[in-house]
Order: sequence, then C-alpha cells, then structure tokens
Amino acid sequence: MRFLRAHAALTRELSSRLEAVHELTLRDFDVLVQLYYAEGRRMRRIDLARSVLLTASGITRLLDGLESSGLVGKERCESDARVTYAVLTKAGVKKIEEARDSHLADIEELFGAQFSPQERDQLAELLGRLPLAHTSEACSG
Amino acid sequence: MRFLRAHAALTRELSSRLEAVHELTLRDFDVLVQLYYAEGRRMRRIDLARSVLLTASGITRLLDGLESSGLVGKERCESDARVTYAVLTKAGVKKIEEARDSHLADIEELFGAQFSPQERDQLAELLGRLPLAHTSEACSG
DNA sequence: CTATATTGATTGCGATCTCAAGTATAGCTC
DNA sequence: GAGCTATACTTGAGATCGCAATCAATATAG
Repeated sequence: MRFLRAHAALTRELSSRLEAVHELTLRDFDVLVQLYYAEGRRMRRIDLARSVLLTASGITRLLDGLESSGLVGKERCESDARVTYAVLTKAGVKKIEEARDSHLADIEELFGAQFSPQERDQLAELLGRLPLAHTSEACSG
Repeated sequence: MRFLRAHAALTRELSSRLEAVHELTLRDFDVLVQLYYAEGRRMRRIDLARSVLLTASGITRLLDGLESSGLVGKERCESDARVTYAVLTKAGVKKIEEARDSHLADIEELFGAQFSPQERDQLAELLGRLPLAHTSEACSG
C-alpha cells in the first residue's frame, strides 16, 4: 500500500514540476538520461524501451514527441537494417543539462530529505532486490 | 531510479495476474479494499478518490466500471445532496473475498519474499515517511 | 538454399487518467 | 435572502500506454 501511494504522490509531483519548468515528462527525462549516459549518446530503441520499462510501441510514441521537439534524432544501423538508433541531439544534451539540477533538487527535497545517508543506501538495496520482470538490467541508476 | 523501475515492474505483473484471474485492475482492487474496510462498507466518492490518489473524475470513471459490473452501488446522502456514497454490493464483497487470497499470494511472491520480517517493517517505515502530497491519510495499509 | 522462427519497429484500437469546464448544492457574509 | 465562495460530482477533450496485428530484416533448421 505505502509503496503504491508513495509512488503515485511522488511521481505526480516530480512530473508536474518538471513539466512546469522544462516541458518534460518524468518519463521523457528518464529516457533522455538513459541516452545521455549511453555509449555515444545513442541506443537501440528496443534497448531504450527495456531500460525504462516501456513496451516497444510505448518508446516509439514517446520518441515521436522528443523527435519533433528536436531533442532526439534517428539513425540507421549499418549492420542490421531492422534496428534504428535513438541519438541525443545537441539540443537534447543541452536540455538535460539544464533540467538535471532542478530535477535532482526536487528529488532531494521530496525524497532524499526524508532519509539519512545510511537509510538511503538501505532503501536502495531493499528496492534493488525486487524482480524487474523480464527486462535486461540496463539501468544505470 | 530503482523506485520507479520497481514500481513499474511490480504493478504491471500484479495487475495482469489480477486481471487474468478475477477481471480486476490493481486499482479496482484497491478501491474495493478501501470500501471493504470502511464504516458500513461505504464511502463518499471524493474521500475514496483521495484515499487511492485519484482525481474526482478518475473515481467517477473507475466506479462507472465497477457499478456496471454490479460490484459497487450508489447511494444518496440525506444530509448533503451534493454527496453520493459508493457502497460495496453483496457481489462486491464476494468478489473481494475471492480475489484477496490470490492477490496477497502474488504480493507475497513478488514483493514480500524478497525481505525478512524485519526488513519489511523497515521498508514500510521508510516508505511511510514520504509525503503523500495534499491527501488525507485514509490509508489502512 | 529454402522454409520457418525470431527480432525490431510501427500503427490501430481501446483503456485509463488528468485537466478544464459545467452543474448543483451548501455555507457564509452582509 | 442575495450574492459570493467552496465543495461534490460529472462530462468532454486530450495525453499516455499496452496489446495485437503487421511488416521488414535477420537467424536458424532441415
């Protein structure tokens, strides 16, 4: 129960702040961060989907938005014509570097401030035990 | 990060199991449980909405579904003509008593099994510290 | 080398949920 | 008791997301 409630309240607040200031959804941000820390700032769309726990169709639509905002671009794969890469554009890099600080501050305020450093570690460890279903653990959280 | 991922994976799996066996969403179940433990198995719709962190319109639509399935009924309030109560029907009580065991077993398997009793308490305590925004704490988790 | 299965990606459809607007009732102030 | 504000609820419009179907390209089997 607490888990569900905490998630609902937290994500709603975080997402609405992020949207108000940077016009990004929490998920948009999540996707941009994945790309930001990826090798060459690009990922196969399917891997991106798995790393943020979206379906393939979900990532297509989310990236549609980020592409039309110019934050992400497409790129063909030489060795496998099925795959397309999502690549962070210059504007995308800029965007995330702008948004990062305020978002981290929001997280700190709403989440981190409730816990001591030790408690954070413990919480992270406990949550990390939960099964992430069928997904590859591409998460660099 | 872990919090978001854990939530996404967990709720997806729990909800899909619940739907497969009992034709209930995780949220449906949540609402039914709130009613089940409420005084007279009825609640004002607005209080119900707040207790499960939905908006007023969200609860209207969710209850539409539960009403047409015959699990929940409407009832007028004598003292205030604005309010409507959501009341668990006989079928609703039966439904939740049927679904409860398998759902708790699912939770146990996917969530509880990862933790010792002490760790559960600690996790509950830590999560309980998170601010639930503007909501009244009607949660009897 | 051909048939079949698998994988990456997109699209139509339906479900869920929020926001904004609208209606009706209640309470408060003068 | 007239007017103003707040509350409970509903509805229309729009966003997001999953599922199933589909297509194209690749991998595997015989």
